[in-house]
Amino acid sequence: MFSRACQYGIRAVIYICGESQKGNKVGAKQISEKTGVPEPFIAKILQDLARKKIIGSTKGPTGGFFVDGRHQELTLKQLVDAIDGEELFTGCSLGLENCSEANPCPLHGEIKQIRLSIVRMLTQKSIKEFAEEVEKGETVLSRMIQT
Amino acid sequence: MFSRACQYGIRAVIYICGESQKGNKVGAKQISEKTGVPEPFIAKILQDLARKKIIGSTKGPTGGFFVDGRHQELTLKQLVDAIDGEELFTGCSLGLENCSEANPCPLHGEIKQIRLSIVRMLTQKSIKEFAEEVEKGETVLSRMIQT
DNA sequence: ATAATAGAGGATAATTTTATCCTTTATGAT
DNA sequence: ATCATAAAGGATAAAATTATCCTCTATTAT
Repeated sequence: MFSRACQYGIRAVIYICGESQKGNKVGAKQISEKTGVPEPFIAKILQDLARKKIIGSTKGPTGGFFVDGRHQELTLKQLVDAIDGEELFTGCSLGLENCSEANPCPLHGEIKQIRLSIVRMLTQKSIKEFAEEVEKGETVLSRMIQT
Repeated sequence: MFSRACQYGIRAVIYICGESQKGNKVGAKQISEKTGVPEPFIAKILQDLARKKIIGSTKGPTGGFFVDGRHQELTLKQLVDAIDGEELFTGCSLGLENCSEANPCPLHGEIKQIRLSIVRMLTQKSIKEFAEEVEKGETVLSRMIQT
């Protein structure tokens, strides 16, 4: 469903958002530790997101990644779009180039509903809300038993 | 959502099923032409499916791929399982190894419903029914304007 | 029996995705 | 001003996926 880069990106940005709520910027190393994502890989992904202004970043000591007012009501949908593109939401699920209402693939009718559900999942909560759930311990971002 | 191999496989098997209803076996070349899938690639995928007894195949003149009584109520779910594995249906959508009810990832609750919808889409109709829709011209398996 | 046909199987390429490393640049602490 | 820190950027490597090709084997038509 999501590429690995996208899975990593989602976990990382939810974590960053949680820390940002507490006023902390976080570095790639810390993100890697807390989300179980390989450090150089997440660094690349976040570099990309920062370039696209999906998240913020600053260099130097006390620097790191963050999400602030400018990215306030950021949703996972925007994140997925930025990392994986819109293929999941707009492309034909069977790979037909010209699949459409007039020319539907066998799954065309059904997949529409599923896509709506996916979009709903990715937009009904802001990333901030997802981060709050993690803070409350209701959900987790990495394998447990980490200090 | 589905790998390219899986998209190709679904299109090919629906086509094969339609021809099988008419009593025809079809070769990789014909399948390639009718579904717009690269011939050597679909040959590999189908070879695999035949080995797994998802479809049938015979060699030699008048040979080819087919689905018969033994694969009668074959569903797309079985096909997807065979080609892409069950990751889509059972793995954590954010890639957490130990995601569970007790230890849920942020999307855990929502993704369950979506998976059910996907499974429903892939099981509520048999492949034979999908093939009938194609025969009726209600749905298509490749870009249009093919003789 | 022989020849032609078509899948099986194995080897190999090409491309994309995943992952890592190293140098440069910006920034904050001192 | 200097130094340490951390992201940016570019190069590279490894692995997986996608795609192709060639030989072998089974089968059918003649």
